[in-house]
Amino acid sequence: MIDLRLLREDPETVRASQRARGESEAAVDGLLHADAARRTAVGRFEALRAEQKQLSGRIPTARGDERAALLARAKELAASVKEAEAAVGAAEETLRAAQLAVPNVIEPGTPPGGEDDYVVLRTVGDPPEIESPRDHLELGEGLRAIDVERGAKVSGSRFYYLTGIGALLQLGMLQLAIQHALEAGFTPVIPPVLVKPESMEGTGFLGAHASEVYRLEADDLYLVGTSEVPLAAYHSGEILQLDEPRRYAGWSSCFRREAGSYGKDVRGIIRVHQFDKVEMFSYCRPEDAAAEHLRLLAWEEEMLAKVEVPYRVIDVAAGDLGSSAARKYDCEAWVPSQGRYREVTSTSNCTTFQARRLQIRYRDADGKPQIAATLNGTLATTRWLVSILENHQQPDGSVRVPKALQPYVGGQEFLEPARG
RNA sequence: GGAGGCUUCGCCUAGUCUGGUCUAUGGCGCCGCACUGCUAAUGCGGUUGGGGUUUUAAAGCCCCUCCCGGGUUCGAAUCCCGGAGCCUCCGCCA
Repeated sequence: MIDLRLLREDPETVRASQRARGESEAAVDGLLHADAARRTAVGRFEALRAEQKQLSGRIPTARGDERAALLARAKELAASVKEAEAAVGAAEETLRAAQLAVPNVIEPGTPPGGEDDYVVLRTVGDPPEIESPRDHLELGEGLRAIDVERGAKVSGSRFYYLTGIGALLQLGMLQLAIQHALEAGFTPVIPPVLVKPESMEGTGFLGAHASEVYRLEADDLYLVGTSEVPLAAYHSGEILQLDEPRRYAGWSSCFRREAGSYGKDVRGIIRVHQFDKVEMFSYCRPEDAAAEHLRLLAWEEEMLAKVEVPYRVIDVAAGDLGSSAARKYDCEAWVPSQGRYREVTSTSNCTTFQARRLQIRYRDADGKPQIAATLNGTLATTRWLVSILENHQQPDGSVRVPKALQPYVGGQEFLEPARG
C-alpha cells in the first residue's frame, strides 16, 4: 500500500511512477477519489455518533417526559448512526481495493520501461572459454547429482532429486550462504513454509502473483514461494527498535506453481516447482533503505565471488519491478550452455509499501510510531547449481569445485562423473 | 476428535455475575519535573494505538480501539451468536 498522505500532497509523483511502470494513471485518480470519499463518510459517521453519545449520556439522569423525549430521539439517531457506519465500511472497502490497484512508487533513477529496458550496471568476471559446453543437466546426470526423470515419476514435471554430490553441493552452498550472512550480522532463521492467507496477502503475493501460489484448500494455508513471506510477516503488527537495521537470513524450501510458464526452461533445474533458498531480509528506517539496498546487493556479489562464477548486475526497469518494489537489482550469472546471463539473485527495496500493510513500525526520534521499510535479497538458491556446474565444467565432464565449497564436499577439488 | 478455562491501553492486573458514574483500576517499566552535594530513596505529573477536523506547525476538539466479526439496546469491556489464538484434561497415534 502506498502512503495516502504522499498521494494527497504530491499526486504527480505517483502519476509519474505509474507512467514509468507503464501502468494506469487512472488508478491514481481512482485512489484519490476513494480516499476523499472515505474521509467524507467518516466525518458524517463521527458527527452522528458524537451526538448519539452525548444524548445517551443524559438519559440515566432524565425523568418523566424529558426522558421519554430523549429516548425517542436517541432511537432515531441510532438508526442513522448504523447507516452511517455501514457507509464508512463500504467506503473503506472501496479504498482498499483502489489501494491494491496502485503499486509502490518507484525510486528516483529507476530505468523506465518494461522487461527489456533494464540497465546493466556492471559485468564481473569473464565467461570461460568452453568448446561445446555440456548443460547442467547433462553434467549433473553424469555426476549422479541430479535426477529429473525420477522427479517426474514421483511428483511430475519440474520436480527433481538432488542425490549424492548434488545434495552435498546444495547443502554446502546454502551453508556457505548462512555463514556469510552470519558474519554480516544476520540472524539465521528457519521459518514456517506454510502460512495463513493474511501473511501471504500482507506481503503482496496474492495480487498479480496469486496464480503462482500453492494453496492447501483443506486448511486454508499457502505454501510460500520465498521465505520473504514468513520473514516479513514475522514482525507484523509490531513496533520495532530500529536504530540499526534488523537483519534475518531465512533458509527454506520455496514452492512455485509456475503457471503460465509452460514450455519455458523445461530442461533441468532452472525453473522448478520446489527449490531451496537462503534469503536476506532487512527491516530499517525508510531513510536508511536505499543504503541498505546497496549493502544487500554487495553481500549477494560477495557470495557470487565465493562460488567463482561470472555475472552481471542489472538495474531492473520500472515495469518489471513487481508491485511491492520501489527498485530492484538482479544479479545474473553466466550460463555457458545458453550463452547468456540468467537471474540468480534479486534484491528489492520495498520501502514502506509492504510494512504498511503488515503494520510493521518503529519509533522515531520523537517516540512516534512510523512505518518501517523492508528489503529482501537472495543469497543462494538451487538455481545457482546450474551456473556452478556449467562454468566449472571440464572437457571430460568432471567439474571443478570452487574453493569455498570444497569443505562441504569432503575436500574434493574435482567431481568426477560416474562410470557406465 | 471430545470437554473445560483464558484473551483488558509495553508487561502484570482490577472491572464482566448485577449494561450508564469505565472519561477502564492498581503495580512494574519508561519519560519529565521537584528534592537531596553523587547514587539510591521519595514526591508530583505524564505514558495504548489508529483516524477525522483545524492549522505553516503545534495545541485543541471529536470518533474508533478492552482478541476478531456480527447481534440485542437509547447506551456494551460487561448480555447473546459466530470465529481465532493460547492453556488444561480426556481420547487417538507414535
